[in-house]
Amino acid sequence: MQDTFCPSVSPKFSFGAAGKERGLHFLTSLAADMKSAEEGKHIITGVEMSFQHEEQEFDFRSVFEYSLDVQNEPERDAYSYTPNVSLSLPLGMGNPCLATQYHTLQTSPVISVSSCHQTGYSLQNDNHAASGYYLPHGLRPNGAPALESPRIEITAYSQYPEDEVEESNSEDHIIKRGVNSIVTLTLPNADGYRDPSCLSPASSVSSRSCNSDASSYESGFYNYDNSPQNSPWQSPCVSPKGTPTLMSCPHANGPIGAVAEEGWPAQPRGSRPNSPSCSGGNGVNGGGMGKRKYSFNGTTYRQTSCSPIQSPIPSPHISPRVSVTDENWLANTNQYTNSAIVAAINALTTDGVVDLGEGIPIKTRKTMLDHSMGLKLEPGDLLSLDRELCHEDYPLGWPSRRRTTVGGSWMCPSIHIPGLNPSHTSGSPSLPSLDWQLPSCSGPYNLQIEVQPKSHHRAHYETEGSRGAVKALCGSHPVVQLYGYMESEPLTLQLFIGTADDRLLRPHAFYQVHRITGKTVSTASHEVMQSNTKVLEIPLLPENNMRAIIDCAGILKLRNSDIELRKGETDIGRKNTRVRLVFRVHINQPNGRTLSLQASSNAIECSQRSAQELPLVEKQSVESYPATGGKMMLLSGLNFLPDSKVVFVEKAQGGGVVRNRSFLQMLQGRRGEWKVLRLSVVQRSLTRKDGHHLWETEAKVDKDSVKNNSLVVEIPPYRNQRISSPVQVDFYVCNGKRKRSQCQTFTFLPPNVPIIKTEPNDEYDSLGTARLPMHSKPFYSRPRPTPIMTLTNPDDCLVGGYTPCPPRHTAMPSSSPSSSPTLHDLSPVAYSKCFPNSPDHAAPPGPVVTPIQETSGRPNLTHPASPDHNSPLGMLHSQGSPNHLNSPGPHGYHTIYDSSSPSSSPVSQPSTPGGTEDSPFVQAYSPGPGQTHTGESSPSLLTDDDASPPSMAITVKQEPQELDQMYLDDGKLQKTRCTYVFLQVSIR
DNA sequence: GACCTGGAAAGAGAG
DNA sequence: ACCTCTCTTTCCAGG
Repeated sequence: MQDTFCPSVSPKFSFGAAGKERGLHFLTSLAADMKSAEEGKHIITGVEMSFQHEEQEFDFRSVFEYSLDVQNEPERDAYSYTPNVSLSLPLGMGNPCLATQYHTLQTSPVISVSSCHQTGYSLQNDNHAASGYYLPHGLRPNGAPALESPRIEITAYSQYPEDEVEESNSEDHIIKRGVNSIVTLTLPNADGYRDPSCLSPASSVSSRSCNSDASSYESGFYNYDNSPQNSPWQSPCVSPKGTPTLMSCPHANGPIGAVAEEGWPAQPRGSRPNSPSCSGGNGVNGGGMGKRKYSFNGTTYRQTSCSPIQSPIPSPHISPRVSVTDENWLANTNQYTNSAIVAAINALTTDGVVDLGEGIPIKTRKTMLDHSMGLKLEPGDLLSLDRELCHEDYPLGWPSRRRTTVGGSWMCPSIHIPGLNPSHTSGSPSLPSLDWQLPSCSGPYNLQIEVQPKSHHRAHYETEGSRGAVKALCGSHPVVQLYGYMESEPLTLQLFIGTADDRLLRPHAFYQVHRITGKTVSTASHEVMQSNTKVLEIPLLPENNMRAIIDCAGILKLRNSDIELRKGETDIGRKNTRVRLVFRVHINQPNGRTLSLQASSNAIECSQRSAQELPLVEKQSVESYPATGGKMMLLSGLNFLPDSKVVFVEKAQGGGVVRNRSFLQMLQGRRGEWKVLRLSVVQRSLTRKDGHHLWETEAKVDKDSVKNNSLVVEIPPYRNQRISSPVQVDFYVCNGKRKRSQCQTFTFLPPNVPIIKTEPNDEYDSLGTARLPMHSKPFYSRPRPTPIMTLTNPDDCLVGGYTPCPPRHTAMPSSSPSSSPTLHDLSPVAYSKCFPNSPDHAAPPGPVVTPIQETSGRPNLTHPASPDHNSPLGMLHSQGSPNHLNSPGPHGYHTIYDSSSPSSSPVSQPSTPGGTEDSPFVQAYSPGPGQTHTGESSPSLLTDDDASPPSMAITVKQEPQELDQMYLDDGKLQKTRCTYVFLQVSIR
C-alpha cells in the first residue's frame, strides 16, 4: 500500500505587469497531492492555481499526475517543509483516490514545495515536526542552502482565434504544435506570498473563495468550506439579533431541545420571517416569492422587497458550487472557465487577450448581503447544531454507542457512531466530505438500494407540515441493505439529500432530509449535521441483515431565496427540484481505517407541479438498436397521455470553440534544484445552441398502449442507415408545449451489430405488458459521453487493500430478499473525484455512442483503450450501481460491458445478488487495443499523449467529461458548456 | 389534535 | 411596457 502524503505548493505569486494591467493577479497557488509510489519515486497528482482578478479570486484546480523521482529520503524531506493536516484535506478531497474511501487521521504531511519563502506557511500548522523547517532566511535547520526561488514558466500555445472551431479531435494538433512561447516567472519574495496567517491556498478561504465558481464542487479540490464566513451556522451566531452564546451551548435544553427533536425548526405558520427577495439582480432568480408574509413584532407583513430579516432558519448547507441551473451561469461561467482562467495564464504570456471581466459569473460578483444583519434567531435555529453536539436523544438500541474506537482516530469518540465526528461541523478532514463521490462497494461490502424511492415526492416547506416520508413505488418505502458485512456490531446508515443534476452528486442546497416520526414509522432515526447538511442516521442492524427500511425520511424544501442569498451559494433553486437520497455507511476496518460506502437513489422530483404534469420517463426497454429502427420500445414512467409524443433528437455535437490553450510550466523546487512542471491546459468550449439539432423525428406511439405510466413507441429509423459506429441520440416524451420529459438517451447501432437479448425483467412483467427488459435511467439526466477513465490499479483507490467489489455472490447471501431479480440497482452514479472536476471539465465532443457509455448518470466504466489505462491515477471511484460499476474483474479491474452487446448495457442489468455468473457483463482485463468500445474515446488524449516528448514523464489525464448541459423540464437546453482540460505534467 | 395529502391561490419572475 | 405563462411558496381542506 502506498503511503500518501500531500504536498502543498502554495506560494502566492504576484505576476507581472502583464497581468496587472488587466487587473489580474495571479496568485498561483500550486498544490499537489503526492504519494509515494515506491522509494525514490513519487507521484504528484494534483495542482491548483488561483488567480485574482480585481476583487475576485478564482481557483483552478485539477488533478494530474506525474512521477517524481526522489533520489533519497532527504530529498523527500525537502518537500516536507510544512506539514499541515488541514492542507491535505482539499487535496485529498480533490483526489479521493488518495484518501479513497478509507480515512484515517494519520497525519499526512503536507509537502510544500514552495521554496524558501516558507516562513509564512510555517505558521499554518505547527503541530508537525517538520513545521518550522523553513527558516526565515532561507536556511534550513540542517544548514542546507535555501531553495532557489521557484520559477514559473508559462508557456502558451499560440492563441487561436476565439471563434476557431475545432473538431472533436482537434486537440491533437493543438498539442503537437507545441510551445511557442515561454514566460519564466520568478517567485517573489516572501511578501509576495499570502498572508502568513492564512492557510495555504490549498485550504485557504480566499483562494477558494466561495464566490468563485471555480471553486466548484466539480473541482477536484473542492474545498468544503466550513469557515465561519461561509458556514450557514455562523449566521445565527453572528446575528445581532441572535444569541451567540447559544451557538456554543451544545447542551441547550428546553425549547431548543424540543424543537431539535423534530429536526429543522418548524416555524409556526405565519410567523416565519421571510428572507430577502432580492434577486440580486442580473437575473439571478430569487425564485418565486409567492405569497410572502412575515411576522415581525406581532405584525404580519407581506413581503414585497428585500426584507432585512433573514430567514431564521440558517441555510443548512453552503455550497460553493457552480450554479447548475441558472441561465446566467450559462453565459458567464462558460466564459469564466475558459476565458478567465486561461486569461490568467495568458495574461502572463504575450498573447492572451481576454476580457476577464466577462468571464466572471454574475453571481460571483453579487454583493452578498450581510446575513448577520437582521437575522431573527429562533430557538430552532440552533437545533441542528445543538443536535450535533447533543446526542442524548439517540433511540434505545442505537448502534455503536458503546463502540470503541478501533484505531480509526477519526471516529467520533463521544457518540461512537461510525461516520460521525464532532468535528464534522468544523470541517474535519477525518471523514469524507458529503460531496465526495464514494463507491457503493468495496471488498466484500456492498451498499445497495434495494427498493428505490418513487420518482416523485413533494417536498414540504418549512411553513408546511410534513408531507410524509419518501415512498417507494409500491407504496412501501425505500430499502437499503449492506451486503458483505458479517460483523455483529451494528452500523449506522447515513442519509442525506443529494443533487440529481448532471453533475457530481453533492448535498442539495435547497433540500434537506427531514426526519419523520410517528407510529407509522418503524425505523429509528436520528438527525445530525455533517458539513452543514442534515444527515439522517439510521441503524443498520445485523439482526435485520443490515437492511433498513427508509420510512423515516421526508424531504424539506428550503426557500430558494434563503439559500441563494447565502454567501457563497452559487446554486440556483429555480427548477432545481430533483434530488436523490444518498446513503452512506462507514465501516471500521481492523487496521483502524474506515471504509465508507455510498449509494444514491434514483432522482426524485420534489416539486408539486412537475410531479403532476410533466411526463417522466423512468425506464426504457431498449437502450440501443440498429439504425433501421422498427422495434417497439416500452417506456415506463409517469404522466403519459394518449396524445403524448415521443421525439427523437440528435443534437449537434463536436462543434465548438476552442478558446484557449495554454501551457503552464512551472519549476517546482526540491532541495537545491527545481523541477519543471509542465501543465498543459487545453480548454475547449463548445458553443452549442439549443435547437441545433441534426435530426429530429417523432416516433410512432402506440396509442392503444398508452397508460399513465407506460407507453410503447416504435423506434424510428435513424437518419443514416449506414453508420459505422453507434450514434447516441436523445428522445423525450412530450405532452404538449413546455411539457417535455427529460431527455433520455438512445443509441443507434450500425445495422450489422448483433443484438443480444437481455434477460426479461420481472419488474416490467409486473406492469402487465410485453416482456421487454427495461433499462432504467434517471429521468433527470442528460446523458454524458462516457468519461474514459481507467482503473488501472485498483489499489490506488483502495488504500485499504481491498479490491473493488467481488462478485456479489461472494458476499451476499443469495437468500437475501434483495436477490430478487426484480430489483434493479437504479442508482445513478456520480463521477468520482478521483477525476477532479474542475469547472472546466467537459465531455469531448463528437458522436459518442458506446454500450458502456455512461448515460444519465450511469457508472463510469473502464475504457480498455484509454490512453491512461496505464496511468496509476487513471482510476475512478464510482457509485451507484455497484454490480455494474464496481464489480471488478477477476483481477480487480472494473467490469466493462461487451461492446458488441448493446443489450448488455449496464442500465439493463438487474442488481441481482449472486447473479454475476449470468451476467452478460464482460470482465475486461487487459483488453487488447482493438477492444475499443464503439468508437468513442478520447482521441485527443491519445494524441496528446503521443505528442508528448518522450523524455517527459507525461501523463495526460482526461477530466470527468462533465457535459455541462441542463435540460429543463420543458426540454429546453438551459446552458451548454463543454470544456476540455488537459493537464500535462512532466519533469525536466 | 397531529400528521399526511392533494389542491390551489397568490405573487413574482421569465419570456 | 404589457401580457402570458411558469414557478415558487403559502394556505386550505379533507382524510
